[in-house]
Amino acid sequence: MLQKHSKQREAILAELSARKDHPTADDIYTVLRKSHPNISLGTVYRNLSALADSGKILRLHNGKGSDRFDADISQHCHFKCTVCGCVSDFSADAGSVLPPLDRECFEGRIDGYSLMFYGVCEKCLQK
Amino acid sequence: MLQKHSKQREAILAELSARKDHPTADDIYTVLRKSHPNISLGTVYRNLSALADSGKILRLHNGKGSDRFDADISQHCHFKCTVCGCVSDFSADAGSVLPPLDRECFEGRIDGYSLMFYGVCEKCLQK
DNA sequence: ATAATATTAGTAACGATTATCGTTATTATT
DNA sequence: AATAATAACGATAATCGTTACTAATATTAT
Repeated sequence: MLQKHSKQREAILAELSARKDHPTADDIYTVLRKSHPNISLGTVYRNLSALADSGKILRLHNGKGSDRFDADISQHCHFKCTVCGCVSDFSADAGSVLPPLDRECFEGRIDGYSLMFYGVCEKCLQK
Repeated sequence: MLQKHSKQREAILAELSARKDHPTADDIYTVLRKSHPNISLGTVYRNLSALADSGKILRLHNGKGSDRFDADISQHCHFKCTVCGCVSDFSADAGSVLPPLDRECFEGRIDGYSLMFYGVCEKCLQK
């Protein structure tokens, strides 16, 4: 995986890094088709998966609906609006939300976590 | 939704309530076919979804792979083993893991959260 | 340049879930 | 208890997000 450079992967990572809205593979595909008319949706999926597997980006499992991706690989929390479906960073950093776990109470090995808040975003509340 | 009683829904809820392993829709379908040979997979999906929508059970989005369901509707955390894929309750209760949020720092409305830990379970560590 | 092969575009296939549709079961009404 | 209204069913087709396949292309090493 990721043994040779490719213009497509470079463009995918650049696009993801440039935005903060946690786009889906299809979101990125739609944008990149303007600059790369022949790019394939499969290429976008393949590269996003490879980048996530190698730890260069983060994959956000998003319940029902497509996975979303995040170029910010620091452990942080997300918020999903149950009305419009948008996913945003949760302003509080992970450390302040999640205190150190008491590892004594669990026998396995914890490598990480996914913390997603659900609710209604400011925009949808105003409507 | 859920306007009339049905034997199938009763059996689905009973089966889910009787176990603690967070089964998938297909897991439940496989078991129930023994006692209800004509039950349809669609019926299991439809009822689990309806029960989750009405708040009687919990749906656990499980990244890649099928959704899982939980008859314990209290807010609690889960642990997923990245080796065998099992999903178990996390022994620490939610309150001790997640402190009260500072609501001042967020403009929207938070209705709940989903907290899933990832790692390797005790059994898989021993192998 | 040449060779080796990772990556691509295009498309088919896949798994999980939902929708459709004619039939059956449940509930309310007579 | 029979009848009517309709929710829920079983069977299956359709959908959606994603992955797998294949021949062609691009990248890297020789």
